This record gives sequence, C-alpha cells and structure tokens, in this order.
Amino acid sequence: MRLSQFPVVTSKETPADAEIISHQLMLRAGMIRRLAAGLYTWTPLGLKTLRKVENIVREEMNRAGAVELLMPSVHPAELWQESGRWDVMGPELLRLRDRHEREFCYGPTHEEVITALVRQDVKSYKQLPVNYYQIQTKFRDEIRPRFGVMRAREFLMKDAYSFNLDEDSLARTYADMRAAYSRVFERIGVQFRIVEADSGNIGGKRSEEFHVLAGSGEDLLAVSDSGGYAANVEAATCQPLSASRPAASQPLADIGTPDTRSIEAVSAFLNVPVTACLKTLIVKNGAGEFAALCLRGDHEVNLVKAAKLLDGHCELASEDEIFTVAACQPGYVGPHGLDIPVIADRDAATLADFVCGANRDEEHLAGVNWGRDLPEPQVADLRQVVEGDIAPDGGRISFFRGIEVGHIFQLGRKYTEALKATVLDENGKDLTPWMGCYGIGVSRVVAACIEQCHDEAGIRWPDAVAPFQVLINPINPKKSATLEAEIETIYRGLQDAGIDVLWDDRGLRPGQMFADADLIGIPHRVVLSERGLAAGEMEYKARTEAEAEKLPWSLEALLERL
RNA sequence: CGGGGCAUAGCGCAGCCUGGUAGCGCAUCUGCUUUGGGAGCAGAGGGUCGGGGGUUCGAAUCCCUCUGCCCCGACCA
Repeated sequence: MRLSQFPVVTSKETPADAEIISHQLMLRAGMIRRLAAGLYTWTPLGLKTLRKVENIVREEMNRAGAVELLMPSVHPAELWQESGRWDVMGPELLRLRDRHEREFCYGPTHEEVITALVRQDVKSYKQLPVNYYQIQTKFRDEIRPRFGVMRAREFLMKDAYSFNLDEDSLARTYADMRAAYSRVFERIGVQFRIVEADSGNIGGKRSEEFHVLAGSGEDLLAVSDSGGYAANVEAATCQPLSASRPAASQPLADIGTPDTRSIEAVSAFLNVPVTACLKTLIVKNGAGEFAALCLRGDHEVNLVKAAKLLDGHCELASEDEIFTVAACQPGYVGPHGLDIPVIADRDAATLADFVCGANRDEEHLAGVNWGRDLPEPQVADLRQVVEGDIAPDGGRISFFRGIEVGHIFQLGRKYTEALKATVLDENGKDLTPWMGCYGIGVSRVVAACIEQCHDEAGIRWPDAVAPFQVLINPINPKKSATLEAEIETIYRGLQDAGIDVLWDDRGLRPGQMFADADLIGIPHRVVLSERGLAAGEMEYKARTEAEAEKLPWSLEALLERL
C-alpha cells in the first residue's frame, strides 16, 4: 500500500480527554475517531490491526472445532423475557421500539439467540456437542464508557456458545476453548494470565478470565507467589488468618462514643487497634430481607461472596433501613441484640474481646465475645483478600492489574432450561443440554496490546497484529529518478513475496516521516536513500531496537533479514 | 444516578471577572527556498463563540434554560 493512497492522519499533540496511553496513541496515530461517548470509528489504519486480531481469533476457533455463524444484533424482547433477563438486565440493555411499537433490544450478548437457534435445529443427541461462534458488534450501555475502545459501549466481540450432552462433555469443550484462547494471546504476542473468576449467581461451575497484564488495567488480580493460584479479587479467596479463637478475658462494657462513626475513629478514640474492632454491615437480599455481615475492622466486604450466601443478591441497606433494623445511625451498628441473621467472616469469628457498635447512637461495646455475649454467628468467607494473605495453595498473595480480554464460562443449563431447548437422547427421552460460553473482546485486545507494547515515541506492534509488516521510508526520492525506480522494485518485490508493506510516498521531510513511523509502530522499517543506493546499502531498523543496521541493497538481503 | 468541570477555527487554548468590530500556537492552501529526526520566508482561507430565551443602545463576556462531553464516586457504616 502506498501511504499517499491510504489515509493516515496523525497528530503531534496528545488529545486532552484521553487518559490512558493506548487511547492517546490510537487517537494520535489516527486509528480511531470518536463519534459520541463510547462510540468509535475504526479508520483504515486501525481496522487493519482489528482485522488481524479478528483473524487470529477466527483461525484458532476454527482449529479448536468451533463453527462460525452470524446472529442479528437486534433481538426481539420476547426472547429476553423468556429467559427472564429482560427484567434483570437494567439500563445496560439498550431497548428499542420499531414502527409497530414492538420492543427490541440491541444485543449485549447472545445466549438467548443461540439457544433459540439450537432449540429449532438441534433435535438429537447425535448432533451434540456443537460449538458455535461469531465475531460481531455488541452494544452495552455502560454506566461510564471510558478509555477509548477499552470500555466502549459499542465494541467488537467474539462470542462462542457450546451445547453439550453432559457435564463431562462441557468440561472437555471448556478445556479446548481454554487452550485455544491461550494460543490466541500467544500468537498476538501479549503477556497474559489466566485467573479464576467469579461465576456469579448464574450457578455456573467454573469460570476463568484471560487478562493482559498492564498497570492501567481496571481489574485487580490476586496472584500467589508460588504460582499455583491466581484469581480476580472479586473471586479471590485465602486461608483464614487464625484457626482458633482466644479465650475471653475482658468483661462486656458499654462505652459512650460521641461522633465516632468510622472504624478509624473508634480505634483512635478508644486506643485499640483496628484489628480489634468489628465492622458490621446491614445488607438486603433480593427478597428485601436483611442480614448483618461482620468483618474485622481492617477488612473489606466482598459483596459477590456475600450474595452467594444470601439468595444471590446482596446490597447495602440505606440509612433509613439501618435505622429500622438496628435502631441507630450507621456507625453504631453491631451484632449484639439484632434479630436478623448474623454472618461473620472467618477472621471476624476468631476475634475475642472485640469492640463493636452498640445499636444505640453514640455508644459502642467493648470486651465483646461470641458465644458469651451474643450467639455464635454463621461463619463464612466474606472478605476481600489483601496483599500478604495466604493463598489456597499456601503461597503469599500479591496484587497485579489486568485488562480482561477473555472470559470462559461453564454455564450449565440455565438458558437451555429457560428456553426449553431439549434434544432426544438414545432412549427417545428429552435431555436438556449443558451450555458453555466463551468471549474475547476483540477491539479491547487492540487497546490492551498497545498498553503493553509502546514507548515514548509511539506504538511498537508485535508482528502478528501490526497494521503492516514493513514500512519503506524514502529520503528525498523526488531528487533521483533512479532511486524512485529502485524503491518501486523493492516495494513490488516485497508485495510479491506476500509481505504486507507500506510505502511512505508522501514526500515528507525525513523528520516528520520518521516521527509518524515511530508513532504508527510498523515493526520493520527500511530507509532508502540516494546516498545508500550509491554505497550499495539500505538501512534496516526494527521498531523495538535502537540501532539501525546496514544491509546490501537487494531485495534478497531484505527478505533474508525479515 | 450523585458530585465537580468544560463547550470560542480541524486540533490545543487565550479572551469572559470589569459588555464596545474575534485572537494565539499547531494544522490546512499558494509560492519560493530547504531536505537523514516534527524546516524557513512571504502570502491566503477558515468562526452565526454548543442550542434557545432574557437583560442592554450593544452580549463570546451578565442572567435563565436546554444539550453534549470530560473527570471523580456509586461497597464501608
């Protein structure tokens, strides 16, 4: 491709509203243009990379036995009502009406549609397992779209759905997808990590996320230093700090604590460590029933874990609700005397002689002991892990930041049951297939890749996803007809050799041309000049290396080097 | 959804407080010179100052309102 015929609009200045490096560089290199919040145009240059990622994904999915199809992006409401998600989804689901006032939504994911297809077409156990996938535009009306295509509302996703006869078959497909995903990210050339993920309240058996490691990542990952455990903090668990509870040694005491609402304030006012304080949170389940969650003062609740102990839903109670349950303001709540279920985190259950709210304004209790002063609570893992915790594999947990680029999930039979998608088994009886789903955020991968592969001057594409493999930079070609002819020869030679080559024939001054080259990040650069031609040499420089090397002026030498 | 901020040329910004003919840098176009890391000189084009309403002789500037965008938060008691 000649750059004079391939529109690339670069910018020297960093756009003011782009916060992270990939967003800045994608705008500066002219890969994307914003249309509205969370909506982006992919320019020809950006699309080249997007398509390369897409093709790697496609090739590996095909290789793993998945078959491609394409589903509509607009779905009828009835399908979503059938699965129950029309009401569950909330404002993230973009709802539309057609001219007949019929309701539709723009698909944020396709479990419903694929299950409807399978319900129609798959009648016999002999047709299973199947694994369908598509690469398609999704729309999710994010609360706060940000970071360019990293968290856009409209984005490109590869989503696959498998239907299996039984759990074992599902586990095999899941393992195949896991391996295929690893190959995808290895081929793209990014460093990634597979972590255990929250399987949510869908009841799925197993779920893992693929993360590209990057400081700007929105997700926190808990990784064991012995290498046997890695999980998203949403799902991460650890060993309890202590196996047993010390004996009670202090009497129960009621203490006035005016204007002392936070754990820090209580700790400072009473001169006790925060680890000797008990934090009590009033929460509400999906049915509107209350429960109290108790944690050690320095620990944070993990509402995802809490939800699993309730009816799958857990939200913090409002100030008014707290008052009806505990008869006090937030800040003075404690487990003592509450007539709602009390659940204590494992590390809160092993506290003795602790301080907690008295359920009366401006008062706390000290010297409190489970069993002696109040009933033994239900004990569970409720808290967020912190760095230094002991992982299930015995290693010590550290935190890393990651960008979620893939998610694989053993779904179970939720959708096949809800949509009554059954097949006949060997005995002619109805059988409800097991389902798995597997997603890759194709457009997000592009941004994640830049987060990992860049320097001060611009992007440094890995070969596999670079928009072009080779860039030809001519120095003053207009001055010499011989030089121009030579460049043409090399350009055509590279093309004939099947190399994706970009020729910067815009006639810019070298400084501008090189600056654009660094910004756009083509991995291999060849500089052709009259001086070089006279000396029988051309200059080759890899985007990732500082020094250029001299090659003999010949197509063969260049192809050899590439 | 709550809080904060912004909206002036393609991009980045000044001007607004204290009302009086719309400015700077980059980019764009023309010509000449220049050509190995974002050139120089000379010239040119480009704006109903986000929309609507109001105050005023006069509004980018003051007031009201709408819209769009950005940031922070939306789990701590």
